[in-house]
Amino acid sequence: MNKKPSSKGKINQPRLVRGMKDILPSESNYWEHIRKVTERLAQDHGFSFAATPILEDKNLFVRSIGETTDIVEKEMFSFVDQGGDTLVLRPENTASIVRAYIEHGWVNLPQPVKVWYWGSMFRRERPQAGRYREFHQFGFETLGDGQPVNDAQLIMLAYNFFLDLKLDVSLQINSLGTKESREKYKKVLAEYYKSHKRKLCDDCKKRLLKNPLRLLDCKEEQCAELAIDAPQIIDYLSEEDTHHFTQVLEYLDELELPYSLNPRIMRGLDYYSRTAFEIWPNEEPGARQSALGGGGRYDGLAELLGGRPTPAAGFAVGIERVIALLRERQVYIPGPDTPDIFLAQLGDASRRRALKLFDELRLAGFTVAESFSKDSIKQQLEVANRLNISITLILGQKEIIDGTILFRDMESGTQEVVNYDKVIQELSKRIDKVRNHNDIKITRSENPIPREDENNE
RNA sequence: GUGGUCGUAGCUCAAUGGUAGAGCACCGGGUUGUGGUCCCGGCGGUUGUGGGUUCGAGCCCCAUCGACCACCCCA
Repeated sequence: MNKKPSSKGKINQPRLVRGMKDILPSESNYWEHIRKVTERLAQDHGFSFAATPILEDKNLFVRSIGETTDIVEKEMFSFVDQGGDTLVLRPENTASIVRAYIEHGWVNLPQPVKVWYWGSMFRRERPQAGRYREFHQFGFETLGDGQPVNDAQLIMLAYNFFLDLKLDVSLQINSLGTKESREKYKKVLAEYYKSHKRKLCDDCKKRLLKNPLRLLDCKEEQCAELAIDAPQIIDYLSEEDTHHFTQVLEYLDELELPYSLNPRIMRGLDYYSRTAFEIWPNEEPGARQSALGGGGRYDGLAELLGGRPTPAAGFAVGIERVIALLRERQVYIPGPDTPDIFLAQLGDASRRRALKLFDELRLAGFTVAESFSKDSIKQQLEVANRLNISITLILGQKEIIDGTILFRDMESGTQEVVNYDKVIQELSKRIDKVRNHNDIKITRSENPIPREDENNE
């Protein structure tokens, strides 16, 4: 073989780490739009922004999410740092928010404390489309108040988020009761399945021992049939839990917000109690079904983390999954505004002047595009054309000497000589400055998306 | 973590085991100060990586990495 390692070529070119993804400028309109919609919703509903560190003590999640959950058992990026601390890249944000609540004495603020967050989460799973090892979530949490109206407000907020994005989604809701009633239910469920053990698939036989709740959403035909007649958690709720759940549903009815009662919504994190919900895309039958967001009530979490009893509820939404759905459904997403004008320059003297003029125009309130590094007028007009700009200002040697500047109408191609000192005045005449600054208009759709709710199981 | 499909230019894709190509995009030119169409040119790949078989491998075999799909679970 005459292949020899060459000094040329991309040897050991650094590449993206498995499961990681670059967010490219070409998709920035999605990210910026979703962020704006979220900020607007937060403001409208009285939620303040909070950010917690990406790095946390491993113990925070072991105690909150639960030692035997998949997330904690095998999906956390975990390492011991130089100081000997066991740290993890956060797999979710709720536990951190509750930690912050306890640590900073938010109990002394007017209750409930309502915060929202936005950031990277990490789970070391096998990557797939819509499932990355680093992914982004935003979430809303209402802490310090156990009233069902909080649950309903959060659900309304989550639902409105998708309405604002023109995404047709379905709300799946369930009540998990308290830890005690859930334990009772688990036993009854396990009994039921034990009596049908022979019909279960191999996976389910394992689930029977480890986590009977998971038996309910097995997709094997035999198991799915068994699930239909399985006892439902609703029947094992305490009177208070039932009452709470009923009230939440009443609020949703009042809002005319469609939901499906889904006894299979269990959530993968141990800290949930009472209300649990997920948001699914409404797909044609057979299409893949992965949650866009989910949440619920977690009244016991603060105590697990050493705080005093603090009822709380919240939800999180997966941004990559939302973007994937927006793409798939080809939902129109507004891009950045077209700049008001393009500023073209020719020659060194005018280039110097142009940079200064750019700044003056910006201060006068115009958005200006340029291509300062290009020399030829031809190339600059090409850029202006590509940007779909209607007026180009041309400043060349001749104009510098004459104290003028050219106004070029890009549509007609006609040009006009304007006194340099009157640039801003002339521009104001031509450009309607009563622009609405690209504000997101939150429009509630008149008719909620019709759908048949209640699954008939 | 288990099983499956697939890796060729920035993107979309070609190339009966016999010299790696096209379109798009990007950069430049079509006489020195004028865009959208058109014409011409340029940049860009040791075919994901490493081995093996062969006179000869993008193509066949093995390994490895990665993406995707189905599980598992979830955002």
